[in-house]
Amino acid sequence: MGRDVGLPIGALASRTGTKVNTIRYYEDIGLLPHAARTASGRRSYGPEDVRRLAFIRSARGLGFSIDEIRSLTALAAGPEQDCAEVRALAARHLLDVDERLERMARLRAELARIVQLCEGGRIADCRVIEAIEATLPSAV
Amino acid sequence: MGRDVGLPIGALASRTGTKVNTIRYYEDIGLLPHAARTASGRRSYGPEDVRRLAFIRSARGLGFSIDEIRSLTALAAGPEQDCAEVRALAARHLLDVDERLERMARLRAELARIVQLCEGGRIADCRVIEAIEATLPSAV
DNA sequence: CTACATTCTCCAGTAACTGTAGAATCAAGA
DNA sequence: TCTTGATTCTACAGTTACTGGAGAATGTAG
Repeated sequence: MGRDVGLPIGALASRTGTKVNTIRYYEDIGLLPHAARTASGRRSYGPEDVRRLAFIRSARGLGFSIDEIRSLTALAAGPEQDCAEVRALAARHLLDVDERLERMARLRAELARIVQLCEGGRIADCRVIEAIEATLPSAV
Repeated sequence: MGRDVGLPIGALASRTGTKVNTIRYYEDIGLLPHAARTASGRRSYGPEDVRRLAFIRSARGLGFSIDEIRSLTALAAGPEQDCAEVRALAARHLLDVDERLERMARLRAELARIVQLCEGGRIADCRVIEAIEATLPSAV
């Protein structure tokens, strides 16, 4: 009867900046696998769970939906997959990420410009929305 | 009685990739100002509304919450604001955006690597989660 | 003047959490 | 050992940010 060396749910939560309830929710919807349980029925997690959850939280924070994350994590499902399929999926995500990167970079540039402007004491043209719009990709 | 030259809600919706109901929702919660109305009570929009909504949708897609967007668009509220306050707000958002940019860039690198790997016909080490985790900022 | 599309308000449903209630378990100190 | 506060458990209700539908009014093309 080796003692349980896994992390309890609270430790996983604090390590990944996730709420305890959110972790249980992810397990419910199958985004995380069923956690191992201790003798008394408490969830117990290992380093792999920390990695997976950290990835999920990061991707969520970047605006990916649960379904998109399911499809992203499917890329890591192992060597038994069809290579062409995985490649197509990854390539599609790559295009998407590139677009987000561009928009994020434009937002960054505009914020930096505002900080600069306000530094100089002037504020008259802190027109963040117009400035960002002016650089939008497909002239929305 | 000049005729109404504004866009109806459906046109604003298609121009910004937003659902009609979502536009009305944004008005309800005060994220968009009350729209002008035609004689018969229909909403009518101008170019400024297109810009503002395009910005909101872009920011939402990048993972910013409605409250964060309220605070971002506040930067565009005009010259009657306190300069130091605006600067501080913009600087805070800038740090946040930089962090997101970093994470986005790492995700991009990993996706590119997978596409490369799969290109060569091998797939054994398409370990997207582990690879991304390995480059996470604060060793979560 | 039809007939079909668009808009209106109101309200119910969904996605992704977030919080709470009540009971069980754990871990540290007296 | 006993107790006392912190964690965990399940279950369910509430929140945020939409999304969709019903039924009525209005717009527009033929």
